Amino acid sequence: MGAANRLAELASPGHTGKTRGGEANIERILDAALAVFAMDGFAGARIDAIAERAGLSKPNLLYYFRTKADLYLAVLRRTLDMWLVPLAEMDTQSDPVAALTGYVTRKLEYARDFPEASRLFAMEVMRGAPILHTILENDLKRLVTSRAALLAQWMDAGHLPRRDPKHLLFLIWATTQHYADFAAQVKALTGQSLDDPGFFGEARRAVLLAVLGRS
Amino acid sequence: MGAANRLAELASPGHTGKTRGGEANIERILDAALAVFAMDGFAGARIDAIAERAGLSKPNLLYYFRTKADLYLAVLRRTLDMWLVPLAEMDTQSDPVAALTGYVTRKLEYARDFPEASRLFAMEVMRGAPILHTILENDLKRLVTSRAALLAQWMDAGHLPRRDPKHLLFLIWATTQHYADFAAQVKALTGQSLDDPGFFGEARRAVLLAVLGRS
DNA sequence: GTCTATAAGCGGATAGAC
DNA sequence: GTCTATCCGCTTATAGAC
Repeated sequence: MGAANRLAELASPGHTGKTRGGEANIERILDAALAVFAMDGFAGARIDAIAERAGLSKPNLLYYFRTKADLYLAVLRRTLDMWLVPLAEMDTQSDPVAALTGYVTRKLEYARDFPEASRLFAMEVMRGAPILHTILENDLKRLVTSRAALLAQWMDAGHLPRRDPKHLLFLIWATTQHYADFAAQVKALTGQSLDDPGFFGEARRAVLLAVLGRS
Repeated sequence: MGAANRLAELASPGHTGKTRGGEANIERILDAALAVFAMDGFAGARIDAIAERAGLSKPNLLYYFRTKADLYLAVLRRTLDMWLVPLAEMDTQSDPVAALTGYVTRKLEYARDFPEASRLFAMEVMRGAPILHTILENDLKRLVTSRAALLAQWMDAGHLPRRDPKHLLFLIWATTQHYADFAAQVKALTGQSLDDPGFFGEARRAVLLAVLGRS
């Protein structure tokens, strides 16, 4: 996973990064920024709000990240790193049903545990992915192509219902991330969320039925 | 559909609405506003950009909609009106497979023809639906409950694979709207979009396989 | 109804003390 | 490294002529 690793290093473009307290601050700033950017988008996010949430002053935040755009970029990179892990790790050795079951389960756990990361990523893509489009076209595309080939093999062997593998991946992403991105709607309609174990199980079974063609 | 109709009237809160040219302007403003809000979000949208796209000056736009928030509200209402139509119209008389096939197809056509409306709606929900949450909890919830009951009947009769009807609806929304909301990612990975008839067919078949359990 | 000019305020970024 | 105070551009919204 070239992109993910390549992106991880430059958390703090503005300084040497040698201090202890500074590194802890950077983590808190990135956490705060994720929450605010995911809620209000890049334009709507206020540096004051991020700084307050991170427990420092606005000029002090700007000491670590010179501009709002720098901060947004850092958050996006850190998020993408994490976001691509499940697909990269999808078990290619074990049997198809177990591998896909594990992948769907992992994706739902991510949607439950990191809904803000999901929404940040969604907002970036909905804007036309101005920052991420190169990574999507190169690294993610390579990964998807290899996984699609694997899925096609499994379909040939009769382990999965035959369908276009790319669209199967889109279906898994769309359905699992829906519970994070549209959590407000899901909550309004059902009163529940993935935090309820029973609801998590319902969602998991529904997605797996669609993916595997059977429970 | 109480909500949808109830929302339609107050396109132009600021004035009498008697003039001919004025009504045409309002339509052009709403079209322009949809495009800009869907791309940049509420905070990122610039009134200048909307006015220019609509072909009039910024103060003139503000003659029709007193504030940016009024304009956003009007666009959202008009969009929701349209957005709920397919579910409301899902044919309850014809046989289950035909009704669901028609619904999926219609939703995909909407995703193809009105991707900006899909993204505007998605952004509002991702923000926690501050404007729409009452409508989601009341009108949409009623509609969903009735449709879920219908789907449960069809499952009881053996026409559809048994699964939680609510999650089946979420799956249909998530998968179809994915091709609009994540169009940039789909394009980066496949080079295609729903505008390509072949790709539209692939997507449709993939979704229908998941919904019906067979092609 | 439509415009030009302008007011008013917000928010990103900087200066400089500690 | 962290703060207070402040600058300055940008954007919404208004005033008022046509």
